[in-house]
Amino acid sequence: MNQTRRDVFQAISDPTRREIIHLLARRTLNLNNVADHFTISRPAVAKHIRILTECGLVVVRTRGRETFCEADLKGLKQVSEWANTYQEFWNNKLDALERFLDENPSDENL
Amino acid sequence: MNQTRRDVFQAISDPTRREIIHLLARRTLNLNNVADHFTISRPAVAKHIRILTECGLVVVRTRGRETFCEADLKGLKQVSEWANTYQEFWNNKLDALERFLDENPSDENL
DNA sequence: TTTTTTGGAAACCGTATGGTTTCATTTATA
DNA sequence: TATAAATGAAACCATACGGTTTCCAAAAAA
Repeated sequence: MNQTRRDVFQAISDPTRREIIHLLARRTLNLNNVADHFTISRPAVAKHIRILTECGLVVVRTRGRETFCEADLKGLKQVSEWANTYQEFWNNKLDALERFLDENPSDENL
Repeated sequence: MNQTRRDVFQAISDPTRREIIHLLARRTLNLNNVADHFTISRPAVAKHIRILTECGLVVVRTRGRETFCEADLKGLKQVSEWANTYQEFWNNKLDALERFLDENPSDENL
């Protein structure tokens, strides 16, 4: 749970974290409210939320004794754009690969 | 390197694997050709490729002594669609959250 | 002012991950 | 046929990951 190379792709790789994202997208919740939706322990949920905050997908705001967790999913744009780079692979149009090669001549987006 | 719950989200969480995807999207390569693009060892690359095949993003075809690795990125559609579910968060239109809530009443896509 | 509620933090634990080196095997090539 | 190329497979390693339980502190409520 150290500060490793924490990026959005790694953050969304865990199904529990995707569920948390889904939850917080509807409304802000405090930690216990989030944990109530899962069978795992509260500290485990807290760790997931920390990972989500480390890459900016969740913002935490403390008021009194409560920690409110709010979704800020702008970071998912990067994921969408990355995946869409390869859209030619699932639109089964002809000469899709050719168009892809034309549009991507060198080595940009990893 | 066991057969765990290997899904697309986990497969693309590693930057080396995303680079391999980028590489194979342009053209099919054999294992050594792929490994030549990296500083890590050939067995390490082979393991990454196995993970990519386990979720269908890469297809392997053996001819003679060579193992050709071909990208099959239809599986990334799932990623794109998932991220796009939260598109309202990065299109700064008004009442985006309201629309989101209307369009997603219950608990579908994790 | 006790007593809850809420959550942070620490210490663990088993397993997965990402990497290595070494060796064996199969297929081409000289 | 002897040698080189391409890869699979195994053994190993350090660390990250996802989880737990326990304990402590602060804030709110009785």
